[in-house]
Amino acid sequence: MSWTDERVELLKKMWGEGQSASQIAKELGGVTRNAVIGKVHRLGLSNRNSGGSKAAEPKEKPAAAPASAAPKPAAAPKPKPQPKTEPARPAAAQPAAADAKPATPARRQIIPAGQPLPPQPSANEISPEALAKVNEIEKKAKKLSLMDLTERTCKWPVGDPATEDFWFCGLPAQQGKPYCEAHVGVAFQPMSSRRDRRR
DNA sequence: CCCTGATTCGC
DNA sequence: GCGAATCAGG
Repeated sequence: MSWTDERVELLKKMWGEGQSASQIAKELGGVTRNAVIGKVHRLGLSNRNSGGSKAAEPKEKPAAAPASAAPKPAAAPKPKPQPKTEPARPAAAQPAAADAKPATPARRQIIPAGQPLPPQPSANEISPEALAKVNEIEKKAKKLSLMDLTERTCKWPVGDPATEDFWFCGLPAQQGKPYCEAHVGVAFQPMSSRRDRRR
């Protein structure tokens, strides 16, 4: 693959939107994230610093400024196109897994668990497609216990927390999300039920 | 371990 | 110019 005008254009656009290099690479296809990053640099749009001193030494990062200047120009404001979705309540309240360390300093509401919620999420308006997917992957679920959960495991609860017939999905979770792809599909519903499936 | 971008350097 | 390998972080 070569960098055609169109591809470069898409690259610029996505990069401008704050998309990650790997995402861009995936979208473009035929290139790795390294290629994307390399191109980004060659295009000179890696990071727009206003005129100033550039990093002189390639081996040292700029020393910390005197207790007042923050070397973070804040590139992307955070244009997350995340649709306003209400996380569908799974079987139980948020397990709020063992957060040994604040890996993700995101605003996470801690819901005091322990309420006897309905064992099964009302399968109301969730796309049948997603549900079927979930049913399938739940067969393959790792059935992890609370303690086995990590930042990268799907934390979707299955079964009744009050019984032994309870576990967490445990499949590889989407980056930045608490659930695996299938469960993300039922947990986060698009504003409008869309049927198009891509990728 | 997963990911991110940054840099180098042979091609 | 290109991008894999590598580096440096989160």
